[in-house]
Amino acid sequence: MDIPLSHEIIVGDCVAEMARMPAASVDLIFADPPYNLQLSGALHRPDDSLVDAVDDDWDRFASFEAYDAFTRAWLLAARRVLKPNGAMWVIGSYHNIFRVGAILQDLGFWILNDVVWRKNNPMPNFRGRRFTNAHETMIWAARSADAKYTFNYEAMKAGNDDLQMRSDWLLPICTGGERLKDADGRKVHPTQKPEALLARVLMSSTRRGDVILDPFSGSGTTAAVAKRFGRSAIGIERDRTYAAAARERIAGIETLSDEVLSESPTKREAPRVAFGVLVEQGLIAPGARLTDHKGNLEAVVRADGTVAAGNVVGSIHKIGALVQNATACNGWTFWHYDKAGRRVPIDELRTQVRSQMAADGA
Amino acid sequence: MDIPLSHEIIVGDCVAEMARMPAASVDLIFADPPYNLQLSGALHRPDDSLVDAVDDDWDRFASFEAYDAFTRAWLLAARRVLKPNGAMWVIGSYHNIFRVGAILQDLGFWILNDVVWRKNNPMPNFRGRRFTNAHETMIWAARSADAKYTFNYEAMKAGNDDLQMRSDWLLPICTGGERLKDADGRKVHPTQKPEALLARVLMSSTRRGDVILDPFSGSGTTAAVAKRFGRSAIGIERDRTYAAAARERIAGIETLSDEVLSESPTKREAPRVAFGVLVEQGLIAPGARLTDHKGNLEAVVRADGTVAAGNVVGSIHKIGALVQNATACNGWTFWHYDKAGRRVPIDELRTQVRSQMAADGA
DNA sequence: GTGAGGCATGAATCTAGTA
DNA sequence: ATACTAGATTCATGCCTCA
Repeated sequence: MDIPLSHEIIVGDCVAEMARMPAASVDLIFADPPYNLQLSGALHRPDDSLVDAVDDDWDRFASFEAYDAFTRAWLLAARRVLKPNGAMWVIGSYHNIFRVGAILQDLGFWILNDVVWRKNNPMPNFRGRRFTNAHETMIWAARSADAKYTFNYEAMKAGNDDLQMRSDWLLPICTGGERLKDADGRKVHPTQKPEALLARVLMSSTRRGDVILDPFSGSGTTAAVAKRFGRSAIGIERDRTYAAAARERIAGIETLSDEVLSESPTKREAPRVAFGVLVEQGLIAPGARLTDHKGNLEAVVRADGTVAAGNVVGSIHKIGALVQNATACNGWTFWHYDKAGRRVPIDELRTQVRSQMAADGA
Repeated sequence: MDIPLSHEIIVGDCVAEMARMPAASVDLIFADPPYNLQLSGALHRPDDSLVDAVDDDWDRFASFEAYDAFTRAWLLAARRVLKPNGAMWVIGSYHNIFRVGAILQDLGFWILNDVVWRKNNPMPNFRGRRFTNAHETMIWAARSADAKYTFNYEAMKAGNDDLQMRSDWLLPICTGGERLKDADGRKVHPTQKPEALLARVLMSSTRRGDVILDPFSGSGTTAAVAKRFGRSAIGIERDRTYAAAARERIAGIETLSDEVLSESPTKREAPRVAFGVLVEQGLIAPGARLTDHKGNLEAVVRADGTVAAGNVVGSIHKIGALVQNATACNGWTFWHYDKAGRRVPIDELRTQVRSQMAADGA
């Protein structure tokens, strides 16, 4: 498997640069927008009119208004470049995240989760007047409510001791060797995010070869992690110094091997096999008796791949639901057949068919 | 010490009822407004059991605009009844919290922290399409940016193994005996909050005898915890059934004993002692040499209670910051004096003065 | 009385593909 | 767009029953 990847950092204003990109061209956006309300650069409204600069004289309301206009502008541009089934992550703190969240809802994004990044080693509150600000908030949102977004549920669960991944993630902040330093040993970027955070974001909600966009690229963590994990990345950054550091950083990253990156098909993605195929192939005989795992409820296999309970005939799922008086049922795991005196789920027979199909295909 | 307390549940619409209350009469508001969940269709667990969803009328809004208008109305009414130095907590989920947060910022509230309630035992995500929604978000905000809000820093820290209390709190959801049930054994209220959550909120940000208002009182957890911890409470609740259950619940609560509730004075509340007083009282002599704990950096005590480093003169804090090239410094713990050959923080001298003051006062 | 096992349940924006 | 169907999907906790 060989997916051509590219990793690019564009220097420029993200609203203008996104406007130059083709619409519906990006699978996932990760954005770490500025949350300093005393904005220094020029702000543009969605109609590209200039927002009055916010300077030392800033008044709170004017400042929020300016920040909202800026947020609406970049979110609109971001939504345009997203594929219909695309999704977005935004990270922020209490200073800005509520405004960002409300506006993205207004624009039609559909929030899937808010995820809390709990920091192992946050900066203490030195003045003792508040709680230690020990987390940041990420919003994960699909482009729209009906988007078929990517979520690697099984991978997340497997990586979490076989428990569902929760909405609170404990990860250390970016320090030590991972932190980019300039020639004088000073940190290159004030808010460099840890690669582990981006790794979980990308591994949970993208596939190999996906195109990731980071409109506030900064030190390039998103693109660096994308490259390592076999995803393409486009970073946009206004500051040439940050962009240069990011390019150098990304150049030094190697994409992991195919072996490590190859995705095992999930249960949902496995080829569909009808129960009738098992009967056709003689894996289970017409007239065979199926039961639930306790052996109490039963049904009889019919030649056409349906099953019968009493005088009612239907699919393994329908009849499974019926005999339990339930609204729905997965017949594959509910029904068992007799295999040398042991009750075994019929799903085992489906697995046999699938492995045979895979062997034939190879 | 005997503070007269009252605990009242008013039946009515919270906006109207708050409008009838005197302005600037409440110390703290805790609000658990409807979340606007926007549920569609039924959800079943994998075992086919039905999830008892929050589908009550009070949680249904026609649109985001309608929800925003509702939010603005109750936040405005709430702000009016708050004392100038009052504060507010609001709890919500990703469905509503971003809108609430943005609006309260617009109205002039000043966010102090967002606090994450991490649930030990959240409901799983049954369809495997998202992360387990394992937390809710609380916003803690002062009435205005210049409010002198209450924060019991020392108590929080002491109750957290002498570590600063963080912005993420791990607490179980409300189940078992604490959960109010009606005569048929059904839960009285669909979203009853755990008392432990309210206990931490009230113990962190109120004082004994404070007046607490809960505009969405529901099952009365806020008032119940307020009564237990020696605070007054006003609950407003539209639903008569909820209000009746809350009144009965509150009647069964006993306020803890004076002994348990008496607040140990925090360092911040301890009488202020200027460094000059130590000089005046002869506890440290003008001309004495102060150093940092390693003995590297130094300053000289002046007769007027300032200190000098080189030819710069200023407070112990200012000069402490200067010699470290830092923006701020607590001079009391930074500077040490020579006590029989050992370097001892000057804070020890302040403690001596305070105990003398306490003895004089007694 | 005690421990093992079954059962209920919690603020939930919870599917995907084909006809 | 709507309808139908195949089929994938749960963790911690408290209470109860039964051995």
